[in-house]
Amino acid sequence: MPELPEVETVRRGLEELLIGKTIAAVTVYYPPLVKNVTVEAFCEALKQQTFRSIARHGKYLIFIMDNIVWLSHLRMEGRYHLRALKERTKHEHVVFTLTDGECLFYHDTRKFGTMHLFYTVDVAAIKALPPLTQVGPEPFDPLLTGETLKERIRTSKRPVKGVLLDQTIISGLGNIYVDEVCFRCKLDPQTPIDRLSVPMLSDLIAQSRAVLTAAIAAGGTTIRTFVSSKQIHGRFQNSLLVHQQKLCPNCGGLIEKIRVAGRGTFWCRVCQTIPEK
DNA sequence: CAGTTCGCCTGGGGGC
DNA sequence: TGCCCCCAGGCGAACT
Repeated sequence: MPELPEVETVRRGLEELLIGKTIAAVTVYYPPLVKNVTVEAFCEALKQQTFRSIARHGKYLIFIMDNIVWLSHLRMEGRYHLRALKERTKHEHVVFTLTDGECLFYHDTRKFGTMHLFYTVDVAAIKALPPLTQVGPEPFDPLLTGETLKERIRTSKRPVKGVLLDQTIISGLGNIYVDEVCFRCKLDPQTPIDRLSVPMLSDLIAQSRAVLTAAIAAGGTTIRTFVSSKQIHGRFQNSLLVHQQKLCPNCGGLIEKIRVAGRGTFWCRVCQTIPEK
């Protein structure tokens, strides 16, 4: 379940492996994965294009080539592997053959991942088009503050967990890190967002930054299936305070699992509370 | 119109 | 051992 730290780990790995390399041919074995153009157009556009840089916006990877840009969202289980062998394994749905003979494979067991193509290298212009219009500021964005977050949520009474998962409001957090942020802020994840003062909203952003920064430094979190393109497991699962945990590191009580905003949610009902308004 | 549920997918685990 | 059912969850669409 790649969230921002896992996508950033993948981005860094791919940058090391791919910059300066050129695509000779592309084959897509699961067409619905390509979203905004036909599979034929996608494959044709990528031919003879060289990887110039790889960026990221929220959980989207942005591949900047000579005169096109393509996006890749890994959703739950998308991965990239670079190998010399051309043989495709069961869940490899896209094969990018490089001019040096190596192949880049896109592997996605559950086929949830997506790709988009744009006929420009103007990334600012692409961010003004779907799907990136749906991606709000990252917690690292200096323009995201307690005040501006308050403006974005306006009169909403959604649970704080639902707001933190909403990529249009704040991007990069997924189920694991949202549980960690709520724990660090000592907030019941079910707290209606309108119960939070501006300083509390600022704390949500500060803790989001802290958790994501630490997770990037650890190479992401490996729960279930995440492995980077260099086959390296993340290490942040060893630093999780509440997600998938049994005992609260603060009070020693039992961590409970409930459903909030449609997601499995880990929390400590003693240490995480709804603030008095 | 805001908030919730569904559907997309597959593999893994629990129950019997 | 094997089958069935449920669960995992990012995100857009459909629904209330």
